[in-house]
Amino acid sequence: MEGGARLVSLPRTGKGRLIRRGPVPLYSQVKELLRERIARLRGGEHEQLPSERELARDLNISRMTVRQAVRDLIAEGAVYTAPGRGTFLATEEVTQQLGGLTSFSQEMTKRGLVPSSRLLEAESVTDHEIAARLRVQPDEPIARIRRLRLANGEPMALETTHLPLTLCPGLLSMDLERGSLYELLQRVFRLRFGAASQTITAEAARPATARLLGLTDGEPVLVMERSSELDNGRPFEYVLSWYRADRYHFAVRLVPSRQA
Amino acid sequence: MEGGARLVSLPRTGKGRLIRRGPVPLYSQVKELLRERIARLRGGEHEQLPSERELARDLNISRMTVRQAVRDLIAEGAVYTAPGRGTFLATEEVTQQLGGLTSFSQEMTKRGLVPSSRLLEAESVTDHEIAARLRVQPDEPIARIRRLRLANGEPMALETTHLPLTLCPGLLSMDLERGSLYELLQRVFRLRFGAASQTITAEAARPATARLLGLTDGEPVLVMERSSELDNGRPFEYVLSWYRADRYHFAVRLVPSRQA
DNA sequence: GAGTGGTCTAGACCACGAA
DNA sequence: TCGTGGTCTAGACCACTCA
Repeated sequence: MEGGARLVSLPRTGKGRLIRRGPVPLYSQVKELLRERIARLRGGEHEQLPSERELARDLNISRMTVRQAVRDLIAEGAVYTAPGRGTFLATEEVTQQLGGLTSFSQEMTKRGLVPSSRLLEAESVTDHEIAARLRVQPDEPIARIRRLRLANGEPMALETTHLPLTLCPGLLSMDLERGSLYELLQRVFRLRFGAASQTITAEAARPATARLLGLTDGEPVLVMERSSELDNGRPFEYVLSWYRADRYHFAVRLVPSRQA
Repeated sequence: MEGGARLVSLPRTGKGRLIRRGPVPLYSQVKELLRERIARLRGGEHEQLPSERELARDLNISRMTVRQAVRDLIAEGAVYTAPGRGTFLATEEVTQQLGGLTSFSQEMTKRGLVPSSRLLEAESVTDHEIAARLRVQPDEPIARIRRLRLANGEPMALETTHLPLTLCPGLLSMDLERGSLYELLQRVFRLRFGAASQTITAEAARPATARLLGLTDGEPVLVMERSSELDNGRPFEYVLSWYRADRYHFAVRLVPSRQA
């Protein structure tokens, strides 16, 4: 299958080094590889991926394996297919699938975008209204973290997160610009997430918000409010976010309530 | 492939009558068949589906085809798999809040508001893009219903609904201003609703929309797009709505993903 | 050891789009 | 006509579970 005197035939496709029989399935490696391509192609002339047959040939794998990768990327909203024409990058508008606690970082990465943050504020405050939402004492210290969230360096959202400091002592002095806050909470502070409630509405961007997001005053922004619980039902975060509506969509899948 | 003197070999599996080379893909028919099984199994002792190999054998199709059906059902949250054990019905309480298909009328009534509608248009049209979304032939007649939705006489939303007319013949000459369209579809046309996918974003109100909603040009409106299916998975409506963001917001409760 | 889902192969035919 | 994605086949090996 591989060895032998083949004319070099090296990475026609960027990085042809798939690992067979490893712990990571081939289709999963192909997905990763396609995400890199997507990131490179983004904004360029041809926002089209190589055909499935071409990928299969170049990577020396079966077309069905390539298809499994492509199917997943379609489901994640990263690409779309047009029968008879090919596979193309999805519009840059990000659609967040609501149906689990999705981290901004994960969401962007899935789309082939590079997430980053600009930390605007990280302080300990007391606020009895927020305290009530987090179900802690009114004078208990609360971490307030304001971040501008970017994708490929472009502003996507402005986010204010509130957490009871007792759940994550020392958080405010950690690096909050790199990586995912959720990842920190899970890994360092061993928090296990449960359910969350979100509401979504829209409003006209106020001057300060508009400036940060790169909009002009009054342009529509999506406003998301989220209250999240740990798996034991205790509230752990209250988040208020403003998303650029021209770059962000929310998606929900409604399962029918079942009755006989 | 089918004709000829084969020993009958009929429906071992309840309804084994898969149609080959028809317009409906085999895996799609298998999904439908599995949904029926799921409905029957629900609440019973063994909430487990037959193994993929067993289904493939009984239905006389390839296991990969069965798998495509199962994969889809996993993605839709209807079942889950446990390697080495089998395929099982998903827990019932995964049902997203915002329960089932929320009818505008029901929603308003729940909040103590009096819902009403002003019918703007009710016509039979053909539109191949909408037809594709509804998975009907491009030239099949489609009902297009545009309504202004009011609560206590105040404009709340502008709604354009598309339905395949074959599912609801005569609908366009019925009273669409009073009562709920969903109620009509269920009661008169005996449609049973299934899952739906919604996306939500925001945009600046265009002049015509703004006038109808009582806004000034450019004020933010929530844009909701919904595709709904019957309980057999067939699409039955495609709706595009514009909501006054100052009077409406969407709420979602996120249930943590289940495992083991 | 038998059965299960997860992955993978190397083909095939179809409908469709573009040239 | 040729290339594309969409579907389908009839196998295969793996890691895992359960008896």
